[in-house]
Amino acid sequence: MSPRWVLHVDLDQFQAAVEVRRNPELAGLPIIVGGNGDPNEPRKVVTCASYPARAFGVHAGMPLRTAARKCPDATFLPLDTNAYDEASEEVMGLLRDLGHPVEVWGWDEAYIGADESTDPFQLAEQIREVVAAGTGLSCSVGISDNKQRAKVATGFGKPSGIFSLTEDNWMAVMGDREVEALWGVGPKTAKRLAGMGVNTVADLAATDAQLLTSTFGPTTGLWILLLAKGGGDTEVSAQPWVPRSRSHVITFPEDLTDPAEIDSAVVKLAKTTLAEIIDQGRVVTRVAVTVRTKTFFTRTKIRKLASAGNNERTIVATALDLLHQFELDRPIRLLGVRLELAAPDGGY
DNA sequence: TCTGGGGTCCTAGGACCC
DNA sequence: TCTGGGGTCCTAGGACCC
Repeated sequence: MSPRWVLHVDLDQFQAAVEVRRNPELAGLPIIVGGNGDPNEPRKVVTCASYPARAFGVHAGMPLRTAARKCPDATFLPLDTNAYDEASEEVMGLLRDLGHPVEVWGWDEAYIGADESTDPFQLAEQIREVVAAGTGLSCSVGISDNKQRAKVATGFGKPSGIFSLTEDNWMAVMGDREVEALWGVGPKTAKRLAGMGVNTVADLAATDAQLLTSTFGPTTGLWILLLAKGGGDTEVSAQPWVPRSRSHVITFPEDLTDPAEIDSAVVKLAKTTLAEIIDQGRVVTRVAVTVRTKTFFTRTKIRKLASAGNNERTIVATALDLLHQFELDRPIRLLGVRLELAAPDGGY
């Protein structure tokens, strides 16, 4: 069932805001959350920068050392995933209490469905008030009738605002913007489209469906056309998300060259990941191992288990076997293990 | 001051079977 | 002997997102 209204709620500068909440003298200051909180640590990046830090050009994904150069006076803080989990749960609980279906999308985002009897602006105001009063956190809300359009709307509402994007104003607001403004169209697709003479959202919306499907495949071609026209997923599901996989990767502070160390790192990743999914009552179907060398060359090998299961020896042996399929003759920067999981009883 | 970590979904192509 | 398709399963890799 598709609700009449889809609202997208996005917490502003989430991790930084959680840090400010428990340390109010940081309010209004540049804060950079990431890694262990040591700005000189190599191979660690910014997870969240407060708006004052963003004014210095700092953004998520930037190496901490670069951020430290751009904004030396910032307060650098380590990631505290437990604190963010808790804060997120508080917010999602308050949203659910509003009585509409809530679909959680990660730590700091959620979609809310509402029927035609709801005034979406009133609901958006209410969301912002309830979250602020109950948690001290600020959020932005996008209003539309599908997820992708609501998500784009939120971007125009940030920070701490509300924006509505519907059939009525979609082309007026979005038509002249680059295709990358669409949620789901990234740099690669934008480049391929540019090669076809398609640069703006309006261009894409007017492109022949056949041309798009022959270039991008039947699903993707039609999907990006729908996005350009302002369409998207209309379902909002309150069912808890069931993960399809679980993974861990490590970028080593210094590249690994010793085969014994490389093996033991993979064993450790496999054991940790397996313990977590067993805890959640899940069962492994496939094991994947990722290797990234010093030169950033990255490859993954994956294998289906003869039968789904959680036997540690089998899974560790499979991971090691996959690892040994690589030519491990170069310094290793990153190793990763991903476990793909069987659908739980009753399906997803 | 090179380039984190955790995910999802789609497509291409080979192997194999009928 | 050669050849045609269709369908399914599997792995590799690409793309995108937070």
